[in-house]
Amino acid sequence: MPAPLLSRDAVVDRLLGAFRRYGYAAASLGELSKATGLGRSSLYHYFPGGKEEMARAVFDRVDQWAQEAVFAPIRGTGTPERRLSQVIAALDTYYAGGAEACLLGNLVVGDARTLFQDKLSAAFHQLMDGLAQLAREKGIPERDAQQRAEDAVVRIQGALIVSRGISDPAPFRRVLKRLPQNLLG
Amino acid sequence: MPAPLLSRDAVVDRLLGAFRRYGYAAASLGELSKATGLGRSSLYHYFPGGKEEMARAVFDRVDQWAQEAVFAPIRGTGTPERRLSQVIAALDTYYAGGAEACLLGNLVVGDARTLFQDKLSAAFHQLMDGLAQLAREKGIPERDAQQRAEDAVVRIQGALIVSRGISDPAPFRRVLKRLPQNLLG
DNA sequence: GTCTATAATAGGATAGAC
DNA sequence: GTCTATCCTATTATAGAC
Repeated sequence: MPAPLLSRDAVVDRLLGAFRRYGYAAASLGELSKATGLGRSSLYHYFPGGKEEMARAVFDRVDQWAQEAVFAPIRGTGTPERRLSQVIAALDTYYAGGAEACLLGNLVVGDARTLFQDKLSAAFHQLMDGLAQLAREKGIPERDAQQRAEDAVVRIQGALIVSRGISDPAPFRRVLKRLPQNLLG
Repeated sequence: MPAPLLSRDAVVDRLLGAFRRYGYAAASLGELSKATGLGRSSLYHYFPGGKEEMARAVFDRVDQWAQEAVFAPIRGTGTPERRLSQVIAALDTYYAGGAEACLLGNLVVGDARTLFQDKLSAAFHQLMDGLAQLAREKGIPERDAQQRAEDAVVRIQGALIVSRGISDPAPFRRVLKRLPQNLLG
C-alpha cells in the first residue's frame, strides 16, 4: 500500500482552489484530478460520494478556516477596531487581494445553489451575525448594526465580482480599506 | 421550409434566461435546447459558432437592453434623481427584484472570464461611467463620483449574490432603495 | 493509496432528410 | 427552419491489479 502523497486536508485545499476558480458544475473530475495531482480513482478513494462529497468537504474546510481566521478574532479580546483589522487581514489573504473568487459566491449559481442551499444560507448568516456583533460593541443600535454587517458582506461579494470583471483588484482593495469606517465608524 | 417558431430575438431572450441561471459552462446544449424549445440542430442554424456564439448574442442583447433601459435615461432629461429612479426601476425589473442572477456576474467565473474578458470589462466600465455621470451632475467632484459609481455597481452585484445565498431578496431591495442616497446624496 | 482499464452516459458539433 | 441520426470527445463512475 503506497503512502499517501498528500494529507486529506492538503487534497481538500487543492480542491478548494479548483472549485473557487471554476464553480461547481464546471469543476470536472479532470480538473480536480489535475489540481490535486491525484488520479480520478484516487479521488474516489477519498470521496466515495464523488464530486458532491468533494464540494461538501471543501465547504467544511472553509468553515473551519472561517472559525479560526474570522470568528475567533471576532470573539477575541481587544477593541472592535483591532479585531476587525484581524478579520480584514484574513479576508485579504483568503481572497489573494481580490484575485481569487469566493467559494460561496460560486456556489449560488445553477444547481449547486439548491444542492448546498442550507450550508450557503447558514454561512452567509453566520458571517453577517459576526460582523454585526462588532458593530454592536461599538454602541451601534441592533438594527443599524445588522444592516451595516449585511452591507459589508454585500460589498465584499460585489467587489470580488467587479474586480474580476474588470481584471483589476482595486475595487476589492478599496472595499477592505473602507470596511472599518463603514462597519464601525 | 417550416416557418420560424420564434424570432431570433425571442430565442436569444430564452438563452439569456438559461445562461444567467446556470452560468456559461453549466448551460449545456440540452438546457439551451429545453429553454428555447428548439432542437440542438436548430440552435446551430441560428448560431453556427455553437455555444460561444450563443453567449455572445446574449451579451449583445443585454448590451442593447442596457442602452435603452439604462444609458438612455442617464443621458436623458430631468433631474439626476429622476433619471436614476428610471435606471433603478429598470434594474429591479431586469433582476426580477433580486430573484434572477446577473449575466455579467456569472460570466466572470471559470474559462468564460477569459473568453469574454473584453466585453465584461467594457460593460462594467460603461455602467460605472454612466452612474458617475449622474453623480457629477449633482456637483460631486470627479474622484468621489467615480468611487460612488463603483460602489453602486459593487453593491448591486454583491446584493444579488447575498440575496441568492440566503434565498431572500431583501438585501437586493435594500441596496436599490438606498442607491439614490448613496450615489447622489 | 494509487494506478490502468473500462463502462456508461452526457456533452458539443455535423450531415442530411424534409 | 426544424428534425433525426450520427460522430467524437469528455465526463462520471467502477473494477481490479499492485
